[in-house]
Amino acid sequence: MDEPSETTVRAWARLVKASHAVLSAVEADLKAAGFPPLAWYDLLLELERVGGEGLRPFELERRTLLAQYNLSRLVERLAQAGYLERRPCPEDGRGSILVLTRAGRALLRRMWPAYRAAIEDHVGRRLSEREAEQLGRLLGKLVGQA
Amino acid sequence: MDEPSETTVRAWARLVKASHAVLSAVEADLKAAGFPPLAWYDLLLELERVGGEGLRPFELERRTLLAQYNLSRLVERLAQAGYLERRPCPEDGRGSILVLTRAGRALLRRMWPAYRAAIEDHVGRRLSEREAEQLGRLLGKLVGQA
DNA sequence: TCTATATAAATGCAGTTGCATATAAATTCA
DNA sequence: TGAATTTATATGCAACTGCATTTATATAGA
Repeated sequence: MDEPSETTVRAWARLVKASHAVLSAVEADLKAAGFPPLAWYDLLLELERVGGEGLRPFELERRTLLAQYNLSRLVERLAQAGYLERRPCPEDGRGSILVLTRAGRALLRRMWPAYRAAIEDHVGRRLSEREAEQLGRLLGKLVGQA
Repeated sequence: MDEPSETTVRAWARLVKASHAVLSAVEADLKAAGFPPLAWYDLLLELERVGGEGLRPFELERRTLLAQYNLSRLVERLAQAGYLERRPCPEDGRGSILVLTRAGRALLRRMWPAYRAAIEDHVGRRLSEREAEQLGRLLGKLVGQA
């Protein structure tokens, strides 16, 4: 079966439009506040979540959905900017271990107020609590999350 | 008020992940079938919707949410590929009128089966009819529709 | 009418992405 | 063990994007 219903097509069309609109709006707010792009935050946040032990690039790749080459270069820029450190990996000579630096943690802390304001402005403000819950659940189904 | 609820933040996070995942998957399917990117389809579809009278670039800009320079270059590529025609605009010497060509219409027709299969595969298959309807409605609220 | 401003579209340049491939270490298996 | 394969990461190059600015025309105001 490869015939989406009218309803499915509309949901798809709105997913394209709405995600584009909301993402750009949040990106724009962050930039206007003088901060780096969302992708930087996302990657650093994953590193923060695992604490001091750090993560391998290929693990980050899965978590962030970034393409391998894309991640490789983002990591390069973040390391360049001093927000993360690349340590050699003792168990695997090919890889490295990425660890958040103090500056990286500080960036996350400084960005969050602007970021959360943008989220509230472009998402929270437009949905009731119940709707936000539904939206999260439905989007989760699209990527196989419960 | 700029404090999003936990629920809002989760909805946001899933919007980022799910839209990225689903968009890339659909793009990948189209490319695998030998077709140009989604953006080409979207733009040509807008032209088809208005029929023979065509659209001005600035009108397309609003409909597609593309940035001005971005649209300008996409139009250039599409004209280059023969999918649309740029006619001078009699009412406004600065602008042009973009009209779908026969080849453009043919591309839309050839792409649609692959496109709709991808939509069904990555969206329709994962949601009930009722859920798809809800998702469309909720996403619509994010961009001020309905 | 003539100048100032606003709007439509294009473009040079720098930064980013995608693709293909390279490099290098790990793993498999004959 | 050693050659073949797989996995982890990086990179050259071409295409694409964003930003700032340019070009051209239209509109507004003195």
